[in-house]
Amino acid sequence: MKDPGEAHEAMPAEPTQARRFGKTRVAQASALLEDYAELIADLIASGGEARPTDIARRLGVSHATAIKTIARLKREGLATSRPYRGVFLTAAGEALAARVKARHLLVVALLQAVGVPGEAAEQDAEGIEHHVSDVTLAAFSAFLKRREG
Amino acid sequence: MKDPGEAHEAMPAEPTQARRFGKTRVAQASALLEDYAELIADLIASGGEARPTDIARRLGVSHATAIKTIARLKREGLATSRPYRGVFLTAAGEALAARVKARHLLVVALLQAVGVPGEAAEQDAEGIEHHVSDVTLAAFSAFLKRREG
DNA sequence: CATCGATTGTAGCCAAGGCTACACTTTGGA
DNA sequence: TCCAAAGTGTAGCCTTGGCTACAATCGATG
Ligand SMILES: [Mn+2]
Ligand SMILES: [Mn+2]
Ligand SMILES: [Mn+2]
Ligand SMILES: [Mn+2]
Repeated sequence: MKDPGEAHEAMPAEPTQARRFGKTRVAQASALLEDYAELIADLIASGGEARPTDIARRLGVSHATAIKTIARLKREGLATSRPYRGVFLTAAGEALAARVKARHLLVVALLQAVGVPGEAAEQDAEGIEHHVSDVTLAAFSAFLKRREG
Repeated sequence: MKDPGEAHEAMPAEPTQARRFGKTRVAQASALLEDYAELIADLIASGGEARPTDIARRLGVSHATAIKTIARLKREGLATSRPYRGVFLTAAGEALAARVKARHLLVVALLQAVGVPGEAAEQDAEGIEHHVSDVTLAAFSAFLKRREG
């Protein structure tokens, strides 16, 4: 009588499905912050600084939009910035960026491993990555290890 | 001298990356409509009708939210409804629902095929599906065919 | 056939994430 | 040195997608 999870068909599907959709909504809410963190880390690593205009250009949005999102990053404790200086990541922001970058790479690798062509893999990974849970990520990693070495 | 896509490193990364992020934003914009269409088709198939309250319950949102999104579905020509009657899909809505359902199933199958446990596959697929392009979907299909039969 | 509970619809609020327009710094080149 | 272009910031607008509160309708049951 254990395992209330998978077993019988009798339980109403509603609560399970509602929970899934809810988690998807939550995941979506952090997607943009994740991309910003990853991108800011990237810009700093490659050029020493992350300027609002560079961020905006890379994301394909207006600089006003970028600045507003940077304000949200600051509100959430992920970044710091002072007027007319660049944007910097807090420790939390750097941790997020590192996690997100690793995940991004793994998702692209997994897609390519199952036969998705390069540019499609890069394109789709940009959205997919934000919905890959730790459990799924671990499975991806195991799959790649198993088949590549 | 062909293939301006992948080759050398020299081109600026900006426009490519901006295009990717832009496409991801576009994909995200249709995600909710896709889920509604799939769910409405499901409710009609299983119970004969799709009522706003049922839709809301399955999605885990308030009925007011569901009704507002149903209004958007109607605006976009995907559904019809008259006061106090259920919601119905137009031909376009049904086509979308069918496409989305097939894609959902394929994404779940692919995830499980690479070793993602059942519930994680179902959970993550709910978000991932909206970012899987036709090219990627074809690759998933080919991968599954190759390894299962 | 009246009424009460469930369903449906409406109004108004909020935050996120886009945008344009305009104002203010910064900074490099003449 | 100074001044114009580039970058930065602010204001105000829009849509989407959440919510609660309240009003209206429907329908089952006494
Ligand atoms: Mn991304
Ligand atoms: Mn990414
Ligand atoms: Mn979905
Ligand atoms: Mn789905």
